[in-house]
Amino acid sequence: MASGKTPSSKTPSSPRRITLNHVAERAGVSRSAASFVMSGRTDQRLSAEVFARVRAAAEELGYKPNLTAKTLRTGRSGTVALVSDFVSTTSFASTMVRGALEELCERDSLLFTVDTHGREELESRLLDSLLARNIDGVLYASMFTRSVTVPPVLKDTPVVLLNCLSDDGGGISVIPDEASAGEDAARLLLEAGHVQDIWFVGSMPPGQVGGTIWPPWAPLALSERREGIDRALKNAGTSLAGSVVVEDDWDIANGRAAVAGLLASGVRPRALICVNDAVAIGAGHALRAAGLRIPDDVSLVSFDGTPLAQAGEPALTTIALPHLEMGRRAASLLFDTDRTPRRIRVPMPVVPGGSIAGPRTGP
Amino acid sequence: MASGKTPSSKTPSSPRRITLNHVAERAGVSRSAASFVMSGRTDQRLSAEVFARVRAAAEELGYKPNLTAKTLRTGRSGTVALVSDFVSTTSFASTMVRGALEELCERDSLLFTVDTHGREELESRLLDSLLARNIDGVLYASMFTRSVTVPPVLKDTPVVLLNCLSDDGGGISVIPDEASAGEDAARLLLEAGHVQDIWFVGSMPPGQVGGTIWPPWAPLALSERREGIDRALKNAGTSLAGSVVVEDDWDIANGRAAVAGLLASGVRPRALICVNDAVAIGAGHALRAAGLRIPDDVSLVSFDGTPLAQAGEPALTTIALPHLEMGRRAASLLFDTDRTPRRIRVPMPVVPGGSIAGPRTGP
DNA sequence: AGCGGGTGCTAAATCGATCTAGCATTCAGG
DNA sequence: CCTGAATGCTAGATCGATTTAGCACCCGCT
Repeated sequence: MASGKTPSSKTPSSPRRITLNHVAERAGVSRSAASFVMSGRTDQRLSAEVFARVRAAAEELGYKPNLTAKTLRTGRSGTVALVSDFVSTTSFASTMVRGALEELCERDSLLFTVDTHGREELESRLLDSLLARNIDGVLYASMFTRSVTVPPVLKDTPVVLLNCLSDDGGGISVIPDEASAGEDAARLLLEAGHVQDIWFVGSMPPGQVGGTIWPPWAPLALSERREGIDRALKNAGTSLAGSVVVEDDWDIANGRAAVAGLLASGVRPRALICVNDAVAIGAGHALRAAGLRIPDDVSLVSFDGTPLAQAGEPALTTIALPHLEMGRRAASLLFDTDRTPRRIRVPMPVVPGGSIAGPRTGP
Repeated sequence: MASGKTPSSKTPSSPRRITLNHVAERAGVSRSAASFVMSGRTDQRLSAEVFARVRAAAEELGYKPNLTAKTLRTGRSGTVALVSDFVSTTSFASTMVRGALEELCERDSLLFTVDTHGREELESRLLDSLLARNIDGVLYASMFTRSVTVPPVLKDTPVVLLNCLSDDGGGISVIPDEASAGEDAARLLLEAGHVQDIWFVGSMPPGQVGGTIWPPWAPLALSERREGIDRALKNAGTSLAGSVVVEDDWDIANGRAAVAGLLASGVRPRALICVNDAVAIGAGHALRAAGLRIPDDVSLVSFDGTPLAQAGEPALTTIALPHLEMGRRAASLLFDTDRTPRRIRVPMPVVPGGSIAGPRTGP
């Protein structure tokens, strides 16, 4: 008998770590029996007494199974990888990770996180490394909603596309419901009483709008948001007064410049639908600089639901990207035995702010 | 001979996956020899010819070593875990992850990411799961800089504390250099000409300032930032005009409320040092509401360097948390053979904004 | 010829689990 | 009393690598 009963006071004779052999020996049974008990296999006809003895021995010795050995034997590792081109670039990426983690936690799986920086040779190296470790599945994620090529090396591994679509049209994808979000944005303005002088801020530069070459960022989000906006306005018997191009990146400075340009051209909008929060913040700066008040003179609504939306006064009304839920759904789908290709659209919730009011009656 | 030379056209007889046995067989050598070649062991006296033959065989068969088997044999897995209480809550957490990933990538290690939500029983379960997979080390991270208890189960595993300190005073920690950041913040104001009417926004409620019970969030950041501020001002022969308590959480609303209260009490500050960007944004709202302009009437400087700092007009001058570099350093230290306890302080860079100007000469 | 020493390679144990095949034993039925 | 089935457990192969110990050969030297 060991001198103490606490698991920490192990006998001095313990060589390194407690293995199944030690448990079996202590319980006076074969390793096979011990294995059956520990993995809870009831199909193996073991007496209740053996069950109890093995359980007790494992408990007393503080047995922790070596999952590496188990993986080698079974081929399943209980791990999953999130392979993405971002991790840090966008602040809500981590929300997606957290959603995935929550779901994986319930399935006793661990998550590898890798960042490919969009470099193919790095991605290839990392995937080899992951597959060599017998990962059970891959969440293939993108920073912005876009079309991607799933590496062929993953053909024998369960994959869920997170925030992206496969360019071959296959695969299981989890993406935000951008079109509905567009409708919601438009509807918020319509319900507030806006009918005309509604502008969209965040179009592509003219040369790229109709072309096949999209910039690598956010083409789907843009086109689908626009689609929803246009549909909702059309159903209400109206349409956008026009749209404003935002150059390069959808950030604060470019949003400000775009709207400043619009105002300088003499246009007097009553409402702006901004392609994202950063552009909306920039738009707010431009409006204020022109002496216009939000929402009294101009209403603002935007997309993404970032912390940035809370920074202004008033806070922006924004349609949030459902990153937490997307991560959760994607992780959950990884374990779905049904592998038929499909696209899961996750609803984007409205985050109320104070940036929408009815149009002023006066000129 | 295989019909094709491309690795993708494997012979139809291939059972499942290419193992070292297949390579050895094809090269006409023993498995041992093949292993020596593949792991590049030059101490094993193998002819150049065998080397070449094994290399060629591996290449032709498209051999990918099974790392699970290697881990089982060697006890080292080439993986590391980031165990934290956050992952999503703060947007810059992912920046820390990215820093770690960059460093790990160069060392051919993969990263597990787990989120304990601060729950001990969950942490314990996750650590067991990780250790059972033979992880080589742990980055033990916290959302806010604070003191933590490293779980005893990690005593035989290399650990680096990321953004936290061990309550037993031991361990290797990587933390922001908050005191220097505090000095920098004060110096920026001093250099702009401010001497008096400098206020600090973000003190603890009175009952907690001197007590031993700190709130779980950011005590270290606060006290050290204050320390640096006070030192720099003292060196310049001056001191804070006073400090303002921010209740509960350091967010925009509470920052606004705190500064609104200060202004309502009749105080007319010339400069505010805010404990973080969110509070500074809130402070900006309160100032503007009182008809004060930034930076003409009141200068603002804050800490953290979040995207929020760019949201206002003018952008905030802020001292940034060096999360990327911290992640990188921590990962790098995990591989350091020198395990003597120490604290690495990573400098916090100044992010210039437009929120600081000289004090107005008039009243 | 015999012997020490270097060279080039292999056999077999090992890591720690899973899992198939099969050995004893008991029991029911004829 | 003998047979066949059910019961309870174990031996040993297996996953795919690493690594120790040692075999066989050749060389030079006395």
